[in-house]
Amino acid sequence: MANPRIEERKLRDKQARRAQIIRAARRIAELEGWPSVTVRRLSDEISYSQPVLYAHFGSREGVLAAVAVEGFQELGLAMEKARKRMKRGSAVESVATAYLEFAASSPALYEVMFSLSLNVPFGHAATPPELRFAFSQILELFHEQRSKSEVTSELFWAGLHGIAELTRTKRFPPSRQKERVRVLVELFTFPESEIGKMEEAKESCR
Amino acid sequence: MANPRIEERKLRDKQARRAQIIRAARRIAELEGWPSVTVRRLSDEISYSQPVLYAHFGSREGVLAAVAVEGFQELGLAMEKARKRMKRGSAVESVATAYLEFAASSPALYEVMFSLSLNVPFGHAATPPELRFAFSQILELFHEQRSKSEVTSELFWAGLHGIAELTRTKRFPPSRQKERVRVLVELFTFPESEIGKMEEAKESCR
DNA sequence: TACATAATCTAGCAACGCTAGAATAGATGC
DNA sequence: GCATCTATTCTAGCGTTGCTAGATTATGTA
Repeated sequence: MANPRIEERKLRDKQARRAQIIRAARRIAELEGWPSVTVRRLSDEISYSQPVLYAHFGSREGVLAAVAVEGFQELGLAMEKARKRMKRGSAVESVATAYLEFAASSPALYEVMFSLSLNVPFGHAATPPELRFAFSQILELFHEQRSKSEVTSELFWAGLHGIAELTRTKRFPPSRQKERVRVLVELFTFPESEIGKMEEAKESCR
Repeated sequence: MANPRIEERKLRDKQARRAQIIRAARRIAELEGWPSVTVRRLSDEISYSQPVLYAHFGSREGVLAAVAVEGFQELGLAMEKARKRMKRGSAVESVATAYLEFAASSPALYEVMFSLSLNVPFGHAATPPELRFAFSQILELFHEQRSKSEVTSELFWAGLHGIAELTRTKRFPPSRQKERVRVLVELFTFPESEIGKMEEAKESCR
């Protein structure tokens, strides 16, 4: 019980199997949908019996939650990359495109990220850091803004999420997607400059 | 087999039972969540055996779909009412508020309206008219607009849906909801009206 | 080698969606 | 009023699900 090498190996094995389960769940979900992701199917995939899964995740929903957290991590990274690539100007557009590309390329993953409702509010301490990291990438976009940046970020996120969801559930035809992004980006970048101009105009009037 | 009165009565009974099932599903869903809406539970509620449910809706999902369609009808009516109440000016705000109020007051209903992905695209002929009616209320808002009104409507819907979903799944704190609506409405009315005001200001300058 | 602990499996429970075939109720013809 | 035929409804059960208690095996320790 006191050999550290053995303990480390066990931990590695455990994490490897955990990752294997998550990978299998994602693959099956993308190919056949979440209802096909059953505990029996997953145990078959990893060649272990069902109780092993419960030892790792506690429940089927625990597996989905783990997949969702992984999804937020990846989405956050994708947005960070997009934001940093475009230093100035069209960072908003770059992030918007990255977000919607993520949602479109992994629809099942995106679905599970929002289908499970959080048991705790977003701001809560128990909220996984991966979620906060993802949202922080949007916050960063509107950081240096005169008006309340938090509400603007929330609305931008809501717009992206709405587009992603309504596209995924076939309410929006995929054809006009580029135009949607263009107009959305305009909405969230115009106000800055245009309001400025307008106020200038008023000033010059007096 | 040829008595019309009897046939009519049977039809009425059928529709009444159908409505009863939908009502029970909605009530259980709002109180305990959709997983609690089981076929056995619903048959208990209407005091019939399970096969009767399948005669009406074909499957459990058929029940949910019927509830969803009813939801779209109600949402459409709520938006129409809000839009017509405000003839001029803040129709956008009125509709936005009505939309989010609907989503907040019947979260389970709103959930099922978008959790079932359509088997056919939105524009398709087989799309229930209730869905088109609801969206037409948003289209109407931006009907007389210089730029492409369809994309604007889609984005407005996406914004509302995003806010509704992120609030429902506890990503957004409910506290700032009023401010969110205010900024959203500004985003979608500014271009129109403010440009107008700006031109007025210029006029009065001379 | 003997023991103790940790890891894993077998087997099964209750509940689920769904359906075939039996049983009942209801309308029609005489 | 009775028989018949159809439509409606129920009983009973199949296969699958998430999940778990208790038996079983593997693994590290002395």
